[in-house]
Amino acid sequence: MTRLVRAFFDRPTLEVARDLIGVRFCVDGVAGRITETEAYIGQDDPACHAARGQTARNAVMFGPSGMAYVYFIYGMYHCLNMVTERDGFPAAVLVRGIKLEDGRHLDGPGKLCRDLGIDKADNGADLISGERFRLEDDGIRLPFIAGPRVGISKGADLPWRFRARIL
DNA sequence: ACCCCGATCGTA
DNA sequence: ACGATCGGGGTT
Repeated sequence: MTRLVRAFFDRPTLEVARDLIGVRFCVDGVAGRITETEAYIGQDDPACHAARGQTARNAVMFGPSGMAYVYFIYGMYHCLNMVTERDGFPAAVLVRGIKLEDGRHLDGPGKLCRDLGIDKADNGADLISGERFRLEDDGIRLPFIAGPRVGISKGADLPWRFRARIL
């Protein structure tokens, strides 16, 4: 069981989003496997929060890869992203689904953060060398399918959502 | 100071 | 199909 290194995230976002499917993810010891992701890639992606430049909210996306970008949405939910690509290029992978080892399936980015206790206090946390979050590669790869991203109006034609075929 | 709307979710 | 709920960011 080897922990992911920063080079894993310092790559093209679509590659990272696909390779994250099946990866083991632990939050304060609660372990599961990532089942669904979406890619948000740079200022040319109209659905990316960075599309209109850097702000206080999206600043983490502009920084080094391997960090958690957590934002508050719809007045009641948080969403967890993992920052990708080189320092200075704003991109990230949204985590949309996790299958926990106890059998529960956390389906949806808002529910997932609510049930794992992830909120704005986790924005900027290091996923590579931090204590609270661990990402581990145990060699298991799940087959996945690509499709359009959920809940966006602009950029809805791009097949940048990936989800495991079988949980 | 004001207004709009969003990478969602539960209920109808 | 729709309402809840509120912070961020653009506009006046």
